[in-house]
Amino acid sequence: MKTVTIIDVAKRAGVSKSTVSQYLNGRYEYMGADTRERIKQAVEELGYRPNTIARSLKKKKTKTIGVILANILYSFSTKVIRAIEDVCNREGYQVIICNADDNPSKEKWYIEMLLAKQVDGIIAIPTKSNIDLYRKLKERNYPLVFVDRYIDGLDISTMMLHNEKAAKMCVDELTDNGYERIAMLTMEPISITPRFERIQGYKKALEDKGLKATEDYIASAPLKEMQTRLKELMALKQPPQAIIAINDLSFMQLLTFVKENKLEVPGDLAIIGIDDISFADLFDPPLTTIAQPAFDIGREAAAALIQKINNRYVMDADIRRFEPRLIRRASSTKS
Amino acid sequence: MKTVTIIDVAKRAGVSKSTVSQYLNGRYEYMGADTRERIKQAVEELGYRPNTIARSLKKKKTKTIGVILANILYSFSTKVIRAIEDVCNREGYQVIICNADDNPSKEKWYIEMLLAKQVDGIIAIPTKSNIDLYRKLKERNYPLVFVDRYIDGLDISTMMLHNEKAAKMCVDELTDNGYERIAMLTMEPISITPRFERIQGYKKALEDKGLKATEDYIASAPLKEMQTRLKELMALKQPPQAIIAINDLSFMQLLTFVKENKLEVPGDLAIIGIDDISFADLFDPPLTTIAQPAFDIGREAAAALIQKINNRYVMDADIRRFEPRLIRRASSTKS
DNA sequence: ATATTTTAGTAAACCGATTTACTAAAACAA
DNA sequence: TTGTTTTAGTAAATCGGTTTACTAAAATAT
Repeated sequence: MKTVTIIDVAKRAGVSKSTVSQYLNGRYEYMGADTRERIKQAVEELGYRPNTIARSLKKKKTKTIGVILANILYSFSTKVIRAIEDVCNREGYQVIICNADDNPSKEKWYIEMLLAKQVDGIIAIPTKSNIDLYRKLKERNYPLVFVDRYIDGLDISTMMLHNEKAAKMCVDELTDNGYERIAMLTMEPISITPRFERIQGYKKALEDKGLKATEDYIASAPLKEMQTRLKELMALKQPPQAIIAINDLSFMQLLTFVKENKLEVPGDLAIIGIDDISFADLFDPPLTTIAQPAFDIGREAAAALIQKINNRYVMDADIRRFEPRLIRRASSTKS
Repeated sequence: MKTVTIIDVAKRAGVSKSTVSQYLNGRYEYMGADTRERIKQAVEELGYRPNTIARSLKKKKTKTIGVILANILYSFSTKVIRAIEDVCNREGYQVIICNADDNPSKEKWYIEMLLAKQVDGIIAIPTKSNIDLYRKLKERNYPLVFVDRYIDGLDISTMMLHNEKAAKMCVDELTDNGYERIAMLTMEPISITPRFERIQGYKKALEDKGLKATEDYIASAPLKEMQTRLKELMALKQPPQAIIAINDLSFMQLLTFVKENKLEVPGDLAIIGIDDISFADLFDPPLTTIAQPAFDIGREAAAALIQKINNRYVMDADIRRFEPRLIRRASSTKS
């Protein structure tokens, strides 16, 4: 299988490869109309497709970006990726995806792979551990955008939910419906940005309402231990009347708990989940959730990255906050 | 930002770039131990990373594969991608993903992009429309693996569910529980492989049980019209006692219908869905489903592709069938 | 001591494009 | 007619590696 190169086209059209290259890049002013036509013919007849690798080598642009995230199985990540891919596709970029599994060494390996591959930019949901590496990239003005998580002191454009507001919406919805003992259920670790901020928002919102946020009511656990953690929470002398699940996975755990313990929602316990889940409408009762605009976030991240790639000048690094949206259903209403 | 090249390393180590290249490729027999050490030093001190693009150009291997699928938002696709990425990562390959949205011209565009980028192979959930393009690839012995869908007369390795068996499992489970009037709910178009085969399997299984498969009971519709289609189905003189949803999206529609019409499951209507959905356990009643081993399918697809990439010789193109698994829950039991 | 082999390395061609500097011929101006 | 500009193109360098063919010096064999 001999591949067709620019030289084959040049020969068939009876011109030099320089001219073919000009043709391929649309600089028709370097050739006559007849020549242009002959090249066009030759390209078609030979079924010629330029070798992007060779082009990239010379141009120092690969028209490819890398996306590093924890796990594409998380629905937030899936949506973000989809949005990124849409934007990139439209702009002629291709997307290499990397599941770093929140594993810093895997993340590092991927970053280096992507750089070796000369990708034009990277979008990441970063771990905190490779801060030095990211800092180095930032210093050499390498196009970089973060999503969902913020790394302190790094000053890199980040697209994320207004997490405090999201938590506040939950609290307000519950207090508006007369609930006062409101707990929060979270996965561990609680140090990553969205969890940290949501917990902050939860505390502040309670205080705003004149309620005190007791540490007892912040139930954190790894996923597998969440059932027992919930049991403890509900066994308190003053068990909560309502629980906010910090993300979709915690919410699933909460639903499992509710189901296994035959709790009536919202009678025995009101619940709200951050992250809209596909079956919120189908659950009995329908579940109140906070939706986050994952597609918008992905779209804006891609758009920002491509801007950075195109404009050589440094852009202001900033945090863009996206608005959460309360979807009120029956699980949080007055009992 | 001047990038460090092999020449910089060569200079600093006081050798030719050929020798550095040998070093980078682990062919240490071409140099003395001291030289080897000096190069190692130089690489470290300069923080040198070989440019993969340049290497790819010469080696004609990019260590990259492309994956073309309909939409990464479908949970089957997400799982397949994740499994592919895992395998590829382990083998040093990177993955470019392409959402073709079942749009043949988008699919074609992506295939050509990937080829221009010289990816070493492609995994696709193909549409039928680019059969000529795929045939051409197959002829030039280009590494190619299909997932989920089969294209007739193309003889390309394909990894897919044993769809007929999956449908049969549904029918058998329902008949075992005493149901006889069993309908099937499917999205349109019904021509794509999994849907086609599942419908076939449904018909055969009914016949095996001595039940006749009436066309009335095969309810197909695009997603948005599925509610009205279901209404029609249940308005038949002899409405079905049970419905099999052909995939997760149809199943969601069915659940919505059940909920809105306050049907009792399985009392008024027994239901089973092909594709295990995340909340099957949480629904009331818990939902019987057929799970398909999406991770295995992705893993095997990636493994097969990499084999094809490595071995130059032609492999037997074949269809590998994966086993469906019935997860029996309450929605299909005797009423 | 000489011939042969091994060791340690190098120079140059190459992968397939882009880009720069240059030019012959034609067109135009004075 | 001569000088200048424009048109239409080309040759060669380049991107950053890999690979092949070759060689000087050292080690070994005879």
